[in-house]
Amino acid sequence: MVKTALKLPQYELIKQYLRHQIETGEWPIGYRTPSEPKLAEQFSVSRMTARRALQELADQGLLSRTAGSGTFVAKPNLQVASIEIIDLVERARETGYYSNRLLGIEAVAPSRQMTELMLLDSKQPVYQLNMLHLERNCPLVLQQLWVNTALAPALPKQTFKKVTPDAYLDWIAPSTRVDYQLMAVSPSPEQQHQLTLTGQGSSLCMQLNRRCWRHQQVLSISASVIPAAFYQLGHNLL
Amino acid sequence: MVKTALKLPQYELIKQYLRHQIETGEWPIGYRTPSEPKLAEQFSVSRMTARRALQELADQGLLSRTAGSGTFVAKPNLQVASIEIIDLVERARETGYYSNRLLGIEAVAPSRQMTELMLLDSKQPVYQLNMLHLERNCPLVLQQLWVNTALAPALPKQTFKKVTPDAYLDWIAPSTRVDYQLMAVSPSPEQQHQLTLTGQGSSLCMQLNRRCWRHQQVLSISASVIPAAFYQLGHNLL
DNA sequence: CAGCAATATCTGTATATACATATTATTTTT
DNA sequence: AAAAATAATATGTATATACAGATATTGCTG
Repeated sequence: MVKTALKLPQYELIKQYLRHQIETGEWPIGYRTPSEPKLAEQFSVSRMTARRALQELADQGLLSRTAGSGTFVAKPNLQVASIEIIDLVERARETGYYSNRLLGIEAVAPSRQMTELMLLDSKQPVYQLNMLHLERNCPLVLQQLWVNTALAPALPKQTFKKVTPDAYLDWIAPSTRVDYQLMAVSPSPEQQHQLTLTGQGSSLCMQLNRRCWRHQQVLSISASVIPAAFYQLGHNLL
Repeated sequence: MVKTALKLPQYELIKQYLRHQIETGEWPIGYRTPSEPKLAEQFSVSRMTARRALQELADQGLLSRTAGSGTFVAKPNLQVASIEIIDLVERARETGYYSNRLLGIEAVAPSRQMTELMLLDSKQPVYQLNMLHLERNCPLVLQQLWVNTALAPALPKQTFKKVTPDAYLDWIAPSTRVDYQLMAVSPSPEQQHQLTLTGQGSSLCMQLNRRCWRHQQVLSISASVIPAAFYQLGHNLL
């Protein structure tokens, strides 16, 4: 079966035209585009079809519209950063050389700071979990994880030999939003020992903090310490 | 003037209802929502109005729709990471204690790697610019910048005393997209000298690489080395 | 019971229309 | 000339309708 040139809907054709005018600079930033009725006449379509093209590009941030005034080419205002957070653990699991060591898991009373971070109102306990992830028996990530007991009550029943805590949580309660924070740190002596880091130059780590949300609630907080040599946020650049 | 409770459009009310069903877990992932005609009947609106509610939530990733089959509660598939890249230089400029030193600017032939990164087809030169940004006369960021000469021909005419290169580029050609890459590095002896870093523990830096796009073209590539103490990606977490 | 055809359902595209409301331009009035 | 009323224009919301195309279900047939 040969895939023939597919017929695009009319609103897509209009979108292409609008995008072209913007990307070539024919319509500079602030330029007032044709109005819905005029676009409709130009392309011999109804106003609602022309409207759809304008609306979708506006939703996408390319245009900006104000009732009564018109539609204008928007300044690409807040830079839409594309960042890819590489999940080292997930990548290692795919290669098949992954293993881990559960260093500890217990239900504890959260610190005041943790109570604020996780938006816990009562004196509800949290699961605190320490785990070392390895690739080819080489320490890769030292992770500290706090989990909302209300959202994952059965967490301590898991062994995490085959499924990581993150994968388990993603299974029972997928995140709807994630906040990240990243910084360079010098690991503590204990962390250096757990990561079997020796000496000077190698003691350079990244710490990746992560907060996973499930709608209005905080599901988990994670702090991962990773030897800098392993970590790179994004790739192929420089 | 007292702001009275504003009257929401009907499609917004339907969206609220749908969101509520999803967020409370009443409708689990994979649940089939009422169809457009049924929703329309439930809320006594036309099909097009009910459709708008479903469509907008689908655009937002909350629902997933397939023609002929129906509308389903989507798994919050690819985690939408919210990361804030703090512009240290911009922040310093706002405080008023900002200054900089232009270490060099010249038009050079790009390396093969740079040609690939910037998608340059010909042997067109690029502007290469080295700059040290300071706050209260204290080295903050050591930036190396490559700029597409075709998109900013007048760049070398600038002095950058009042306007940084980044601000100038944003002025003449705002980016439509930005890629970031972040890693922990140990600065070279030369970089340590330029950042006036002394001794052991302080020689811990973050390197933030950035590629700015203007539609299909690459506008600039930037590599900034920042003492780790100054940098934190995001805040308020841990 | 398996395979196929007919049918019902659902989303996707498109039009024509109506009215509301915000903004801008024009005209009239003071 | 300044201020106020008016008109024209633009987007926002909503409905009713029509048909196309994709998918699932039902019923029929061998």
